[in-house]
This record gives sequence, C-alpha cells and structure tokens, in this order.
Amino acid sequence: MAGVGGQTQSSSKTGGMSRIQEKNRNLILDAALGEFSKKGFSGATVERIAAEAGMSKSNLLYYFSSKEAIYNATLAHILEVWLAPLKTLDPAGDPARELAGYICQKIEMSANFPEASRLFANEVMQGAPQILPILETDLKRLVQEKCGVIEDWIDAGKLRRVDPLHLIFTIWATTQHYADFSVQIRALTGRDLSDAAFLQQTEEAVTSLILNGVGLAWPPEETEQE
Amino acid sequence: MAGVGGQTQSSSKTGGMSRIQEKNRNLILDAALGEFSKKGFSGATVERIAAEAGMSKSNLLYYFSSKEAIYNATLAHILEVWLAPLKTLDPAGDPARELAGYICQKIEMSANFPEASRLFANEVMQGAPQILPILETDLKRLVQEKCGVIEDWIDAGKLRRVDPLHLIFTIWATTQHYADFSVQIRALTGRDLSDAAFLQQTEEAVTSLILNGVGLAWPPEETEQE
DNA sequence: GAGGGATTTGACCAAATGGTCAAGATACAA
DNA sequence: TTGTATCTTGACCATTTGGTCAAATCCCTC
Repeated sequence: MAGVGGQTQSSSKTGGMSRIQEKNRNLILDAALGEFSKKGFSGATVERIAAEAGMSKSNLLYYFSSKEAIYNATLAHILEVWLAPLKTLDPAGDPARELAGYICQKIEMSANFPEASRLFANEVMQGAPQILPILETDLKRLVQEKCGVIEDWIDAGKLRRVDPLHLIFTIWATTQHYADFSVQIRALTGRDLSDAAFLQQTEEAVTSLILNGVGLAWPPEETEQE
Repeated sequence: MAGVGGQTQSSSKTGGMSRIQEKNRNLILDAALGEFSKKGFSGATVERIAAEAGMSKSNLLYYFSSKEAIYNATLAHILEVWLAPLKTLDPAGDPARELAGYICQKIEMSANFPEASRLFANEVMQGAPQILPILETDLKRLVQEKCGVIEDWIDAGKLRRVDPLHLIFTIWATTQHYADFSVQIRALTGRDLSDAAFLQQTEEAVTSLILNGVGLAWPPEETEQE
C-alpha cells in the first residue's frame, strides 16, 4: 500500500539470511525488475517472474508474500542507486565539472540500468502509489539541498541566473528520456545507448546543451595539464 | 496487433455514423483516454471505461470490438494532435522565435493534455507495440525534415553547432517530463502545470535554458516594435 | 403507428491470475 | 544416521476480466 520498506528485511542486508535465501531473493529481484519494467505493475505476472527466476510460483511466494511485496522490494532495491548521483554534486567543486559529471553519471545510469529507469518512470506515472512518501521527504530534502548549492554558485556569479529546480528537472528529463523512450529513439536513429558511439555522442550533446544553457563554457577551455 | 488505424472507422470522420454513434464513440474515447493514461493498457479495465462513459460494458463492446480496438482508437485520436506542433517549425522564420514557439507549444500541450502525454509515454515505454510502424515512417520522416531545417540554420551561422536530433530529443524530454512526472514535480514543488504561474515559470526556464544552450539570445533583444 | 434496423443490456462463459495449502524433498546439526 | 527446520512444488481456489449472445428496447422511416 504505502512505503517501500515494508518487507521482511530492509533490503540487501545479508545478515540473518541463509545462503539459499539470499541467492533466491536476488534471483527474484532481478527477474522482477525485468518483468515490472517491461510490463508495468499490472501487466507483470507472478508466474512469469517465477519462471524467469527459475522457480515455481509457489516458491516465489514463499520468499515474498505477494506481488505487491515483490514490487516494493524491487523498487526499494533500485531507488537508492537511482537517486545516488545527485548526492555527489559537490558545492566545493567547479560548477561546470560538477554539473557535467552529474549529467554523464545520469546518462550512464540510463545506459547501464534502463530497466531501473523505466520501472521508476512507470511508478511515478501511475501516481507513485508506493514511493510518494519518499519523494515528499527524502528526495525533497535532497533536491532542496542541491538547489541551495546551485543557488550559491549563481550568487557567486559562476553561472547564469536560472531556476535550480527547473535545471534539475531538465537534467532528469533529458537523461532519463534516453532510457525510457529508447524504443522511439531506436526507431528514429537506429541506435540507442547500448551503442558506445551513440552513448558518447549523447553525453556530449546533452552536456554541451545544458552547460551552455546555464552560461558555462563547455567543453572546458584548454587548460593543458591542470 | 500492429498499426493504429485498424478499427471500423479511420478516426474522427463523422460521415457514415449516426448521431448516437458519434456521441457514444466520443464518450468512449474520452473515458478511455482517462483510464488508459491513468492505469496503462494492462491496468485499465473495459468495465471502468464503460462506467466512466456512462454505459454498460456490453454496449461499449458494441462500438469497439475489443479492448485493444479501444486502445488503438484512443491512440490514433491523440497521436495527430500530439505530434502536430513539430510541423509548425518554419524554415523561413527566426530560429529563436521558432524554437521558443515550439517549446511553448509543447509545454502547453503538457499542461492542457497531460493524459495524452502519459498515454503516449506508456505506449512507447511498453515498446510501442501499436505505434512503432508510425514512429518508423511518418515520425521519422517528419523529424528528418525538421533536422534539416535546424541544420540549415546552423550552416547559416544562426545558431551554435549542435546535433539537431539531440536538440529535438531534449525538447521532447523536458516538455513532456512536466506532464508525465507531474506527481513527482508536485511532490517536490507543491505545484504543477495546472497552476498558471508555474506554467509560465516553466516556459521561461525551459525556453531560456535550451535557447541559450544552442547559442541563441533569449529573451530576445529589445527590438521595440518590429 | 407499424415495421425494422439500430441500440442497449443482463446473463453467462472461458481464460488468466494472485494466492493458499498440505505434502514431499532437501539441507544440516547432533 | 536421524530428526528437524528449511525449502519446493503441484493441486486447488476465488476473483477478475475480456468477450459472447439472445433478448429486450429505442429510434426512425414510411
């Protein structure tokens, strides 16, 4: 119903779990991520997740008490890593490098974990029934903190005056778009982020667009060795 | 299974339909848009759509032969209007005004038809099972044409050299993000595009970020009357 | 206002699916 | 080896849900 951490164990804590238990929980979570991200919560079936995890439906339900429990566990499992990059924005760092680094991290997340991106997108588009409380507390706090950082950079004259919130939204939107809409992108370009050359081209294009958008020189001036 | 135009009638052609027929088809399509955009294809139920449209499930199935037929009709119904703004990009116009106009159109689409945006996003995220052929033909042709326009602007030195494709993706991503992720945005800001002030603020933020990103002055220099 | 096609619906059906349960298989400690 | 807790599964159940059908009912024309 509400709150993502409501299963047996908080998340990937190995303690208090037998070898078999840990192995099977991981198999299930991997399978569930694939299924939920591909079909959404409603479209996913417990049977398919079990098959993908190589066990019977009954056995899966021995580890997770319900479909919703699997879903919540999957969500919790990816949420932390999915929101992590923002935390690395360093107030003391060079704004251009910090923002560029953040953008590239996000694009590489889209390249390496597109299912996580789609799962998250799906959840939010359905009204975030499970993670709304987290968005309203943890994420909100984090975003406000980082908005402060950007604000400080602006006040220090390091970048053009822009609304930090919309800057963050723009970075999220553009970077996640390449994962969530990869089918459309493939239909239009014949490639996606799994193509190394396309990945690099995307990183350059998005980074340069946004950094220039906030008035930062990009690519950085030639500084030889620094 | 494939191709969106496969129902009884091509789309909103009034011809050959009784008054009752037209009224009910519209009721159904409206209800279906709400339901499909909220729950996705799998999560939606024919019964709820019928209820929302004020008729029995049986009667709904008298007008559309299957759930998939309703879905396809809904998709076809919105697709045209959804992709329309891009067509207005005028090669002869001023690049800054043209791009700003396009961006604002898209944001206003997100504000006025968020369900359409979410329906489209859902369809594409599921792998575009119904509209992939359209993306690969009509949309691809349109996008290539407009990329050419932007390319010409670049060659004429009117804007910085950027990859037109990624520029278009960025515009799509940012503008649609405000509709598709409105729950998250509301969780973080307390507002969304249905708030006129927030809408305007968003238009300014996104437009200024992207236009500056491609090296165009924005807002435009004071030209008094032109 | 009668005839006939268009419209509407409740009853019903079959398949899919989440979840239960009791019995069997397995691993492991003593 | 053996007893016990853990693990695994097939059989089964209740509910949901997409779709059918025949019987009304409505609307319009002649």
